[in-house]
Amino acid sequence: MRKPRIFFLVGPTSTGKTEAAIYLAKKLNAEIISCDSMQVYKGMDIITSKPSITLRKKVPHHLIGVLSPSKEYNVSRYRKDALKKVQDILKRGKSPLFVGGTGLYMTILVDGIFSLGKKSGAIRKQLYKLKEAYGNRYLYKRLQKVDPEAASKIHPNDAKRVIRALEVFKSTGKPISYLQKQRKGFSQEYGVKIFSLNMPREELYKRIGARVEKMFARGLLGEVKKLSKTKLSKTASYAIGIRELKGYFAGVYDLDEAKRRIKHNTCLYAKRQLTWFRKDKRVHWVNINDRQGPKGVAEKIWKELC
RNA sequence: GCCGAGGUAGCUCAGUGGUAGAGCGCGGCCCUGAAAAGGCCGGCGUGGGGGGUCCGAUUCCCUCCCUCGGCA
Repeated sequence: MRKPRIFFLVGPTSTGKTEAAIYLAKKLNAEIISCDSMQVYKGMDIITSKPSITLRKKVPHHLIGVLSPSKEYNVSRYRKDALKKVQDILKRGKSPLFVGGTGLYMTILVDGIFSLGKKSGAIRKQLYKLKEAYGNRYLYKRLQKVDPEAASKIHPNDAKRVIRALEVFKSTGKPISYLQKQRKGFSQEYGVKIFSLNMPREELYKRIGARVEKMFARGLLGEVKKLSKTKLSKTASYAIGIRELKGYFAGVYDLDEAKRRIKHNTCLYAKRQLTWFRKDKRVHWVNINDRQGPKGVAEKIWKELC
């Protein structure tokens, strides 16, 4: 029997995934599951360029705007949520189509993640305190002792990862490098097809600039103002635009500067996304240009599938 | 026109008689419970043009061009 198929439409921000996904979903008889760490949040519509209600009526979308921005979110929670959606969709006799730009979320689905069991928040907090007191090197040396394999892959300055590795060791008694080998993901039980959109860098950056302008025209300022009145979770507050506009609201710089920063940081983000997808050799690249439109993009992908 | 300051990386600028750096930008990469986050690496150059001194000039001298400020 043929394995059920699961599709991914990924790529850097502003390449037009959202629109192309609608046409592709129809051809594939699919439902769309967001693969985006920020679109899960309610009230962050303009800032994350969520698909419009109109688009969402054409094809069922999942995991968009389902969580309060005051709540933390992470890969593990995402995976649980997504797995459930996959089961539901397959039961309905349809295919799951993941759409979004969060590379880690995609990888976690395809390759799996290990489970930590109990919560380790307290341990993590303690490790951060140690970092403040003794510095990165101190923690790194500790990691070298308990998990040399992980240490060899992590740069001493990458405190976040050093701490995570130590945290995992402390709470499970096993090295993270060992646990990471125990993962199981989609690639074992499904036929996974990954497509990533791409275009010349210059054009991509131009489109990002245009998108940011559009976001402001749609009322980004009001949306962020409203958001900043509530207590945002750490995760939600990392959406590009929050930090940059904060400086403007505080009078540190003017609106043009805030806009410039949003554009710039989005371009840097797009570059990092490309690096992530490039290293995954399972990705099929779909080079697009401004002329072909979302329908053309969907058809191009469809042809590759036949 | 005269006086002064200056022309070095995409930008802002350092420095040196032995063919050049820094920050930002740009590019590449890493990443497995914050990922729109976090971290690492790379100088990417007709030193304004021409001439001279010198073994050797980006550095010293002459000249021309350009920019900025002041005086006219």
